Amino acid sequence: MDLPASAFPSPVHDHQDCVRAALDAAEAKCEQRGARLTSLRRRVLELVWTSHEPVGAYALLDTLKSEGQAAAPPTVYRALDFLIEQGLVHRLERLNAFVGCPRPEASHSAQFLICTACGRAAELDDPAIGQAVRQGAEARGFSVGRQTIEVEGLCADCQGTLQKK
Amino acid sequence: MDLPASAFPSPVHDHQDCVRAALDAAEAKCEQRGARLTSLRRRVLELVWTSHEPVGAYALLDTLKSEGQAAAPPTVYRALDFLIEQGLVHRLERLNAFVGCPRPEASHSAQFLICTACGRAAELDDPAIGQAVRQGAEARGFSVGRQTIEVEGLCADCQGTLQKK
DNA sequence: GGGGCGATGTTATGTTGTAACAACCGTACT
DNA sequence: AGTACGGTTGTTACAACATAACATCGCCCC
Ligand SMILES: [Zn+2]
Ligand SMILES: [Zn+2]
Ligand SMILES: [Zn+2]
Ligand SMILES: [Zn+2]
Repeated sequence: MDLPASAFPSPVHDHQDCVRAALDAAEAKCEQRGARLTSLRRRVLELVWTSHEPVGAYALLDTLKSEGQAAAPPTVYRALDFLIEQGLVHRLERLNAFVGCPRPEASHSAQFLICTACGRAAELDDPAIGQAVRQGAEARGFSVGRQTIEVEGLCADCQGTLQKK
Repeated sequence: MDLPASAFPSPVHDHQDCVRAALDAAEAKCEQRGARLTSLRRRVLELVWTSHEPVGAYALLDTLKSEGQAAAPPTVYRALDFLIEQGLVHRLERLNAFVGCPRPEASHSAQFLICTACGRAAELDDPAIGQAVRQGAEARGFSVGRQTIEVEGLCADCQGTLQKK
């Protein structure tokens, strides 16, 4: 049996690949769905992918403004709404922040691991978890819709770092 | 084998019992922990228990003010912080709202069912869910801390109501 | 060219949460 | 009694997050 890889990317991975892959996948998915990935929306998606740390709407806004883009809160929130609608971005409720979806192809009820040390968030797409939730809820007569699952803790890299101290 | 009861109280239950039980349990737990359940904190807890619908901090604030209590946002947030600290109240991240804990005796990583029809939230304390999350996360090298699990859907009562239409 | 429509710009405002400091209040020690 | 202390509450100001409402733009179609 294989150990699942860490949900977090290596600290030294080629992040430009992440960004390229995300933008390519976004283009493809929008094309397929007949949605318009305008240059503003594309740019916001790219900014969300600046790192694997969830980013707040106003941080995106500041960046856009610093680039000379005319921007106000609705500018950013509308772009984010679109990206979330298309499944390209997820919102982290605990953080009021947004993170790019690494697997926008497949629709999923995302679960997130949030490292309190490095601030990164990783998506955990574990059917067993969704299943356990569904089972527990339905056993009590509750009809399950959207699930919000966000787990704080320490990623493998940060555990190592802290141990060495 | 028994079917677990619905996590939601019956629409016709004696809610005053809920409130009394919650306040009694709070007194006991604070006593035991050496924490001071002041009259303000007690009143805020009682207000949180006004119904099984999560309530926003500013709604609590308005009520306090309408009762002649000197109150500003910190008044409410400090009381809520205390109550959460003592495990008497939980915060629902998706709603930015607060709900009383029905079982403050036992510490637990709470999971919530939120009915989008009636607005009520119920606590689901299913060890299998926490276990599944822990397992999925740890298999990927993530050390689990606090879990946030909030499930939107329809409670049994509201499913019935909607079907009859 | 004009009408329709989705995207974006703009202004204003609503909602949620916190920082910082002052005042108060019980308790314990003198 | 006086007084020093720590925890609670009052008060003011502000920060952070989000949306309503309406104007404008640009494109496609007729
Ligand atoms: Zn990356
Ligand atoms: Zn980390
Ligand atoms: Zn009740
Ligand atoms: Zn319901």
